[in-house]
Amino acid sequence: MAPPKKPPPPRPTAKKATIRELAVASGASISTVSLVMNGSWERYRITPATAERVRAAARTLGYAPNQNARALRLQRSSLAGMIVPHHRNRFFAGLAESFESHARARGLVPIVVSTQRDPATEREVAATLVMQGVELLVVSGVRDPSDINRLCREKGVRSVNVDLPGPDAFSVVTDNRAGAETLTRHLLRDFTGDGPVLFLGGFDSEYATDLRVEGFLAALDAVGRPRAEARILRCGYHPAAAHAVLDDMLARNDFPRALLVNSITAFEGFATLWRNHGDRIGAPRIACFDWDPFAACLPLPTVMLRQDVEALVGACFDWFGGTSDRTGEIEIVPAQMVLDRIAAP
Amino acid sequence: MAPPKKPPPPRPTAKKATIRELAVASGASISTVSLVMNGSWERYRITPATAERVRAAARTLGYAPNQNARALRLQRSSLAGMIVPHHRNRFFAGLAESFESHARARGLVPIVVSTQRDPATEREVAATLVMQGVELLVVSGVRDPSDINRLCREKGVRSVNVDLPGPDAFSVVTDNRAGAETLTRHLLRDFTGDGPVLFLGGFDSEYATDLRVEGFLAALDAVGRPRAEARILRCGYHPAAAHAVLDDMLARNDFPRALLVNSITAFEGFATLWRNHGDRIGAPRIACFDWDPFAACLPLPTVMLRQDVEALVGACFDWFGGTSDRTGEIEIVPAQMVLDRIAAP
DNA sequence: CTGAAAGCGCTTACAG
DNA sequence: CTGAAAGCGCTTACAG
Repeated sequence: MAPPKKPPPPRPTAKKATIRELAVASGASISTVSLVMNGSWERYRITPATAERVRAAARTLGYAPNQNARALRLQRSSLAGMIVPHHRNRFFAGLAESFESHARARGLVPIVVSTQRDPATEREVAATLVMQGVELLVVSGVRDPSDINRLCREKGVRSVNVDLPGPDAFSVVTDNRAGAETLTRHLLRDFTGDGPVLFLGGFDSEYATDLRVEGFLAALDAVGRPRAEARILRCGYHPAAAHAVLDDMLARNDFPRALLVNSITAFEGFATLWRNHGDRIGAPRIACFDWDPFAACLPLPTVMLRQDVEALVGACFDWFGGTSDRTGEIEIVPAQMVLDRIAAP
Repeated sequence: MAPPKKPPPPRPTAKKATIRELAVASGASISTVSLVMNGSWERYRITPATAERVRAAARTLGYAPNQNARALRLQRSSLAGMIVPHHRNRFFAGLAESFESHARARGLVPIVVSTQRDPATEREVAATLVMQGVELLVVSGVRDPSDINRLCREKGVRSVNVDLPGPDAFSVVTDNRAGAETLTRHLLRDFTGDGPVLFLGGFDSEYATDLRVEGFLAALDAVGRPRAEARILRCGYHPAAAHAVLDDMLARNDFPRALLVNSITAFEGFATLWRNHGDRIGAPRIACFDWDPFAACLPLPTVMLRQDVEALVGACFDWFGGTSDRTGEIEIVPAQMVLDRIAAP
């Protein structure tokens, strides 16, 4: 918990102007300066001339209020935090950028931190953000949000989960079941191929994966294919793991003609295998529960699902702006489909 | 500059423990508590028993020091900021993650903010980060870093540029010239095709692009192809712009058999065109000054350059940890090549 | 309309 | 070994 001891950084030559210097420079009192800088000077009937004098002095001094002092005094930091596992795919990159723009629109400074899906890092980062006094913490891509949600609640920080729901906070998630079902329907539209239809990736007893499998199976039912045709291989999300599973099927001449890949990282494993053994793999139909512009350019009949990051983050801020607690509630947001530019009707 | 007026957020029920409450709970004085929590209690010869009593109380209270108060008192925030244009490609995503881990290793809280390549946003974000009191600002992917570097200098904040150098701070960049030359040599190894060799993307009079064009031309010289064969089309970085240029060449039956694409975003324009007109485009050799795992999986003879984000960020922190100013100096970091898994020898 | 004053939570020389 | 005290820069009711 104690920060590592470090030598003080080399003294910077320049210094920040304080409100006191600005008061001296503008000939106004400290209170007047504060009032002017905060825009509430009209309420206090300060002369426009005085206000302008203060603002001019602020410009020439390059005055910017010390946010630490302000936060300490106001007990309000103007900081909004977000936890993501990483930035390496479009989903989380999009979540982060959407979060930043929403936060700024509300006058909050966005702080996005990645935690590499490591629970220890997740907890530490959450604790750090709470110490920094964030007013809101959006949690995505962690193993289990409950620890973090509870930590926040104890410290009076509002937290909300995205992507993975939890019982200890309000949560916003993509419609995993319907998304997977629609995706699978597209995958199997007019598909007359033989053999198993593969669902690849994710973990056992994992909220999103379970729902996606449900949707996958429902789509099989809907198009009149027996569930016995379904092969569900929950190999996790790592590219190498997906690669290994598929490589194995290829070696056994058992490569599926249609597959739904349960994340862009698992898709990466497929793409690598296909790049090296395209001749033996041919051109299976492929669907992915995630979207990436390059993945969409592989010359295969592809359909991808794109989560609506804007709507997901929007729902978080709507909740933040509202007054109801909604702990344990889950708001479900529909996804968008990205259909193949060649194969789609 | 004044924050938009907003209603105060719903009052949280829980509250953070303060040092005063911890003092009462542990039966020690405020000073003692502070000393213990900061790890400097041994220097003050506080009894281990007392220290442990304080720590135990801290655990049960869930005490975490208010970083705003600490920062205000110490005039040191423990915050490190980074500006990136966005997180949507591997280069910036990698820079951000590398930055986060280096910052944490030094006991700093990383704050990465994206600015969408908008100069107004860039300035605003930089000003905000300075107000928050960051001890270091790493600037990447902006149009012109000088404004930001100067702002930082005025406020006594140390700033360093990555990717794009500037005269007003220390800068760390990839070896653009050598990278482009090596990339082009790979592109043209044993290449006997006819027609122009294309350099696509970037802007006129842009630091990185100019150097990359130099390297590109040098490689042509080296492999004994006349410079007249070079076609240099600086269409910017937008996928749509690259797409338009290439579409045009395709319409005129003038599509190059070998091309170096000057960024992954421009490559996206190529990939989209190729996806839709692969039959007419065939399989040109392609090189890209950037790397993406999916782009590398297109079934084309491809060579990609991967900037060494770890080394780039490492150099920034080495500078930060050091004492010399180095304003205007440029440190050049070699890039890595990602060779095609099929076509490379 | 303006100024003096208290206090946000913390750190650290200093006096005991 | 511990406590009282000053002060970081700011905001805001309050007295003038």
